[in-house]
Amino acid sequence: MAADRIPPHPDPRDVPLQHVLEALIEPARRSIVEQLSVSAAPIACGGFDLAVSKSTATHHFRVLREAGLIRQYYAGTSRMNSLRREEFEEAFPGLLEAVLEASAREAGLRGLV
Amino acid sequence: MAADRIPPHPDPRDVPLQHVLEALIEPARRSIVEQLSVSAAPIACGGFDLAVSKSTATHHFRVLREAGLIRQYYAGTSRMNSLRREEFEEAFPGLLEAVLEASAREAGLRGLV
DNA sequence: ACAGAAGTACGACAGTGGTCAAACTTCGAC
DNA sequence: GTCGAAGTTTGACCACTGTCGTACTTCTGT
Repeated sequence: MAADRIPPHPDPRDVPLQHVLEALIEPARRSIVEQLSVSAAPIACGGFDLAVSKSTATHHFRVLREAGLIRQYYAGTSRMNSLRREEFEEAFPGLLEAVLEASAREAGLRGLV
Repeated sequence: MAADRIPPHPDPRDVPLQHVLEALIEPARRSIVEQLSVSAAPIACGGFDLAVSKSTATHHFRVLREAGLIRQYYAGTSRMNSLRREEFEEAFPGLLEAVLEASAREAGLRGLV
């Protein structure tokens, strides 16, 4: 059955701030969150623009999931990912938006140079 | 001259988000920021409630200063510390407040157990 | 049934960063 | 000027974590 492959999703309210920051500090993971934040639809693990191996990517997705930042579910052999925006916002008000905004601003500045 | 001992203070707007997160992820450093955030007056390095050695504390203060989060100046042999709230807020809107709020909420929950 | 695609799990390795002790510097007080 | 208080600097150590390759699992298409 497919449901057996669905890994545990903690409630963001149960995740310590420390875990959230540890999840967001890694650039590759932040990139995943950013790509999800500007995507209208969920994205498969293999559909991200990432410069790491598959096993490393798996590791990053796991950290993000356990930090309550993303939701994962299977669609065939693909594991889809989506941002848990509202739930996370409720648990850590303003945090994700602040990080995303700062990140976007930096990306914008890089583009101007 | 006393001014020679004043270390460099970067403009928070010039600090990469990565450095800010690295500064805020260490619990001891977050504790420093929290203590400053609820203090009306600047606090000397030795005046914090920290469970690390002096040299480690020095390291933490340096990281916070270079992340644009605190301002340091000398008063005699004491190095005073204050939070650069407004300047930092301008550079990273909402970030510090979100972290402080989450931190305070967690501390509150710990108190209720 | 079989092959290939998509991820995961498991070790192993290397770089980073938090930690401390010890030696040093700077200032204030006596 | 001397001593002590307050921090800094340096060097070494250690734990953690990001990284990868390999082997394994699960599903889809043919």
